[in-house]
Amino acid sequence: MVSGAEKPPRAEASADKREAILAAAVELFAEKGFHGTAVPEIAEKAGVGAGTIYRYFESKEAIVNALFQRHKSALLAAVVGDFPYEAPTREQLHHFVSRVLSFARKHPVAFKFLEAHHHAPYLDDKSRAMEANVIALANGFFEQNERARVVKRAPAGVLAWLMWGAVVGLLRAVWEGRTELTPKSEAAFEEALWDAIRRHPE
Amino acid sequence: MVSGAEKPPRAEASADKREAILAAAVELFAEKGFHGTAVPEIAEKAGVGAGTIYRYFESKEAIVNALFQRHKSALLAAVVGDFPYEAPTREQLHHFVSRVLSFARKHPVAFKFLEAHHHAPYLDDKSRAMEANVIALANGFFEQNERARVVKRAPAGVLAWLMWGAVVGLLRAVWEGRTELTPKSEAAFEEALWDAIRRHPE
Amino acid sequence: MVSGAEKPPRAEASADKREAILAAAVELFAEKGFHGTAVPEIAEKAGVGAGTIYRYFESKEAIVNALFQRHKSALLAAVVGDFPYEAPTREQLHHFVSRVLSFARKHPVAFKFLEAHHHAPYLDDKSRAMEANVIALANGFFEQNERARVVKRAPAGVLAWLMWGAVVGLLRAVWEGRTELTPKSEAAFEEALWDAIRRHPE
Amino acid sequence: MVSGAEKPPRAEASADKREAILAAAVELFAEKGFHGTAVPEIAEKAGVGAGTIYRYFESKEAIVNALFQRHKSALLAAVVGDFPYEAPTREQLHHFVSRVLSFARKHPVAFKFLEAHHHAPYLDDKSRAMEANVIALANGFFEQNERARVVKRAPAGVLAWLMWGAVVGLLRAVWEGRTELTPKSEAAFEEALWDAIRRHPE
DNA sequence: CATGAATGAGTTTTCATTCAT
DNA sequence: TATGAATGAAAACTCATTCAT
Repeated sequence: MVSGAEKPPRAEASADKREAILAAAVELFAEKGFHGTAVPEIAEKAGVGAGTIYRYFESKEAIVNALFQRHKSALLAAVVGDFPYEAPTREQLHHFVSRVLSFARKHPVAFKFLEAHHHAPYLDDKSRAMEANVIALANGFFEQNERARVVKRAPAGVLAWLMWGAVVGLLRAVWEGRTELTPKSEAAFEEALWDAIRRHPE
Repeated sequence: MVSGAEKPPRAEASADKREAILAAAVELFAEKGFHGTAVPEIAEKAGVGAGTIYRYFESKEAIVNALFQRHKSALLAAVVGDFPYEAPTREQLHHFVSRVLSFARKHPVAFKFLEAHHHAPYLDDKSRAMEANVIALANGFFEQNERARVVKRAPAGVLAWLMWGAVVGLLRAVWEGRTELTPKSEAAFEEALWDAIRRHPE
Repeated sequence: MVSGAEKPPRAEASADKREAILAAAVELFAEKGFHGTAVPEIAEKAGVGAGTIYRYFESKEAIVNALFQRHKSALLAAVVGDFPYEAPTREQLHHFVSRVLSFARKHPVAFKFLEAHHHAPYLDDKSRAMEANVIALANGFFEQNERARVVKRAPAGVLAWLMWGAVVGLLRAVWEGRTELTPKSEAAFEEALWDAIRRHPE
Repeated sequence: MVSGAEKPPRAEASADKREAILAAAVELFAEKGFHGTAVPEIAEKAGVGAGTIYRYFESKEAIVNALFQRHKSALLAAVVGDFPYEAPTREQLHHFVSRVLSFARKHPVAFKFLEAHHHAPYLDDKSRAMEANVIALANGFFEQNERARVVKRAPAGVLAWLMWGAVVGLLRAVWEGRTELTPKSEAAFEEALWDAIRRHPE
């Protein structure tokens, strides 16, 4: 962009505040859950007044949903962006795994937040729709590759969920300090996953 | 009744109430989380007075912990009970997967509860210790089979967490109605998991 | 008394329970106050069921009042019983002081209880009337002795309240471990009190 | 207003509320005791919302302690302030008695509160320390004057406690409407007290 | 008679949200 | 626009009292 900062300074300060609130909120939501986090707590961590939060968000629920949508689409973008549609399946898997793990490494709080809140009753329709989108994508990947006889034939979704679950399971273990995520273990993980989904020669 | 009652009737009624409270609590905790569930809500669902809860449990936290310990050990028992230690690894995997899935089918709320609360700050030392136990078990399984050159060589825990994550991922998908759990899909899932962990011939 | 124990044994056991409840209650009321004491707490200390208390007393308030009346009249009896009406005033004072202190030594909890509850809103009319009676007595003593020009002339009640307050103050200090009650200090106290009330020669 | 306001208006309003809460609380605590007073009751009397109380005080106990410390030090200041250390003992007694009675006349609720709560289990260390300070003072007064052969020789504390008890006893009687506190009765009381403690010529 | 389990009203305390400044 | 003091509704928990056994 050529422009830069033509926006009135107020608007910038304003955006800063909104960001501060969101940043404080993900951290707290990820750590203590939605109901376990008090709004004034978010305000304090964000360095703003409690009332200020309500100038930027209608309610506590609005914050969760804003966060969910933002980070879900960021995650999606990280995975889908420059996805090597033309590359061999193995490479596509590599892309997927390494992008997700990289995202989780760079934004652990965001990832934790997404995992902890992925099916919460306070998510609104838009958030729910985004959740569905990601899944549709993964399923598309498998359906396509199944037809190409590269991955196993399996009832709809089974392999996709296995894969996604495996990734989340590994990350959880890492966060809880139960294992480490080295290049070596990442490679081993990816290889195992590849064996899980690919069609093996008879 | 002529006899038959092994316990004094008081004790039975009392146990019934305790059970009713626990049953109501798992459901609510699984659905809405710990902080999202109010004690009077539990009481109403259990069909007892709000004060009654505190005759059976010291606090709300005591309920979560009682539930965690109870269901964690039930799950452990379901998996470990008559584990075919002498059978081939492939069969052991079958035992593991089918037992976990069977447990999850029979006690979906319990399983969901365990998953949602597995690392919560309000769990006490005993609960935490039980969590650790299960993990130690799974790792033992892999270490042993790795040495036997049946499963892949991989940094500690990676395969175990992949496997557990895959199972949880699949179940989550089922609960959210995103896929079904038929014998067919279960078999496919198991086979994929086997491919993931076994050492493939060159 | 000739009779002895013709009452049915049930009645005796019954009386025992009533006594146990009252004994437990004074202690707790003296230590933690009326509102600070829970009825089930009294029951446990008395070794009876919580419900049993309500077979003997209509309510928690009924217990306080029963206690107040019982111990107030016991204290009154201790002081008034064989009061040396004909003896010199100095000796009467000695009787008064030594009887009160002796009562407080033998029944410290009862005395504390009386002091702590002497003007509480949950006392009923009968209890209040008893409070008044004791005071009337003390005033009578002073009025009579004042006329005899043995004690000072002072507006109604002043000397009586000084005396009673002094006794209570001393006892409080003793209970709180701030001073000791030896024969020596008792004698000194009594002498000081005598100097306080007696009419000194010009 | 042109100026004059030393504090920002917010701070003033805030202080007002804190004061209102404290004022409501002393009255209720003095009348009905700590456990007999509900927090919302304090709030209503103070004209604030129930939740507001917790913006100013951590807990109900914090209120009692704030009150105890405030009024205890006020009482102490009233007695110790410009104490005539060089004056004859008789005059010192006059100072003490008239200051205490004057304080009690001006702040009857505060005095009642102090008397009713002077040894309560919910008082914190600071409150307890203040209680001890006052006593040390009184004892110092007597020890010094005893050595000067002006007051009687008596075991430690006896005269101090007699004196303090007498004052409290008199005041209680006044509050309960059992006697009046006229200049005449005050003088008589003081004279009697003087006779009680002074060393009489043989 | 005696019990103690059961309870709902009441306790202290927290918190999402509002609003005067 | 930003604040944070204020609040009442609701949370967790306690307790005087009842009542089935």
